[in-house]
Amino acid sequence: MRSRSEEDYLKAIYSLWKNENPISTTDIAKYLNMKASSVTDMLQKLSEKGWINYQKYKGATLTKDGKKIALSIIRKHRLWETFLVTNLNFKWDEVHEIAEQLEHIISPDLVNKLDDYLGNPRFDPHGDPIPNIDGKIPKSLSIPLLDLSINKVGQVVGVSLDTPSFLQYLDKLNIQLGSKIKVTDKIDFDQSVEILINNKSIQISSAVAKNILINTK
Amino acid sequence: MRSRSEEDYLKAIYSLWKNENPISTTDIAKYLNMKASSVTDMLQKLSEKGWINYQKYKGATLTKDGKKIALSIIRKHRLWETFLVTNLNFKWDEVHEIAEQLEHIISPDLVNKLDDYLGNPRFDPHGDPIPNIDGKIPKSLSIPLLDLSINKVGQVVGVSLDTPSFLQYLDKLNIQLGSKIKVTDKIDFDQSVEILINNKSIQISSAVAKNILINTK
DNA sequence: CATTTATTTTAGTTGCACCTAAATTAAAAA
DNA sequence: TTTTTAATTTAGGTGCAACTAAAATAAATG
Repeated sequence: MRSRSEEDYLKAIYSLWKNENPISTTDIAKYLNMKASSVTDMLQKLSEKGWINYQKYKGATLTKDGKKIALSIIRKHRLWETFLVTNLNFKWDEVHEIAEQLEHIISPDLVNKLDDYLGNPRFDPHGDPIPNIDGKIPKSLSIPLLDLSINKVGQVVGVSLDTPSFLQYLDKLNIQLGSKIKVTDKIDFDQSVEILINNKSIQISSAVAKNILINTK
Repeated sequence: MRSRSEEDYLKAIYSLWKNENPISTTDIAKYLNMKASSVTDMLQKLSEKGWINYQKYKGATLTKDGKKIALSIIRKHRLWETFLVTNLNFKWDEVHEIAEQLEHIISPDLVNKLDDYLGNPRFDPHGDPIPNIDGKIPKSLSIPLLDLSINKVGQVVGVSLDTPSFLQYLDKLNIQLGSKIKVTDKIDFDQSVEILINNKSIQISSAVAKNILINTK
C-alpha cells in the first residue's frame, strides 16, 4: 500500500530526472513546496521500501519499481486530463489541479476502462505522451516552434511548459491545440519569431517559441 | 477546508438519519468501522465547526450547513457512480468503492460539468436519487417489488440495499436495472414471491423482494 | 588549503485521526 | 430503587507527514 505523499514524491523525482544525476533534496523540496528536512525523512522511507536509490547527501534516483509507480501515476494523470478536456470541456489550463487529485484514485480497472473509453489516446491535451499499461512512453514527433524554418507551416500539438501564466498567455494570443502557425520571420537580434496565425501576424519571444510544440508531419 | 474524514462522518450521520432522533456514537462507529472513542473525538470537532448539533451522551444531528455538505458529497458519489456504470461499463456492484474515493475530489466546476455530461440524471444506477446543485432530492416514484400486486408487470428502477452479496445475487438471477418483472404468485406462508423474468419463472424470498424497487408508471 | 557559505541531515515538536484502557454516565434488570 | 450492564467519554498513546532549530557535511571562495 502506498500513501498519497509517497506517490507525490516518486512523481516529483521522475519529473525532475533529466540526465543520470541523482535529484537533490533541495530540488525536490522546491518542487513540492516543502522543507528540505521533510524531504530527507521521506527519502529514507522510500529507500527502505525499495522505490528509490538514496545515499546520504547524494540525492535520489528511482529504482525500477519506483519508476514503474511514477509512470502509472503519470498515466492516470494524463488520461484524466484528456477526459477533462475532451469530454467535460475544460480548458487545458484548468485541468492540472483536478488531475492532481484524480491521479491518486486507486483502481487498476478504472484506469484501463477510462483509457478504452477515451479511445486509447497516445498524447494528452498538452501534447504530453501517455505511458501505456506497461509504462512504455510513445515517442513524440514534435519540435519546438523555435526550430521551425521560415515559411513552413505547422500545427500545435502541445507545450513543453504548463504553468498557468504561460497557458493563459497562449489563450490570449489565441494559440490552441491544433492551431496552424506559419513562421514568417526570425529576428536574429533576440531570437524572437514572427508568425502568422488566424490570418494575423504577431511576434513572440524565443522563450515562448521554445515551449510551443509543433508536429513534424 | 474540510478533511476527507470529516466528510465521511457527515455522510455517515446523514445516511443513518431516519427520524428526528439524534444518531448515537455507537451507530456511527459501527457504520464507519471505528471505535466509539474515535467517533466522540470527531463529533466534538464537527460540533465546533458548526456542522452538527452534539450533546454529550445524546448523539448528533446535522445542522443546515452539515446537511448541505453531506448532500454535496452524496451528489458527487451518485454522479460518479452513474458515470462509471453508463460510460465506463462497470457493473453496478463494482462501483461503490471507487465512487467512495471520487466523491472527495474537490472542484465545484467538475461536479457540474460531469452532471451536464451525463445529461443531468435524476437517479443513479442503483435507483437512488441524485441531489441537485442546491441539495434538492428528486422524489422517487418506486415501490418495493414485494408490494407489486399479482399479475402486474413492473420495471426494475433500483435497489434499496446495495451490499455486494445482494447485488451479486441479483446478477446471478439476471435481474438488472430495467428488467421487466411480472408477479405471478405470492406465497402466504413465507411472503416469498413467484415472478416471471426473461420468460423464466423463479421464486425469490421476501427479503429480496423487499429490496428491489419497481417503478409505478 | 583553510575558511566561509550552502546544503543536507538529525533531533525534537505539532496536528491529525486513529487507537486502548479506564472512568463516567445512562439505561435496563432485579 | 438499587444494582448490573451497556454506552459514552476522557486520558493518554501511536504512526504519519509535515514543521523548526541546530548540527553535520559538502561545495565554493579567498
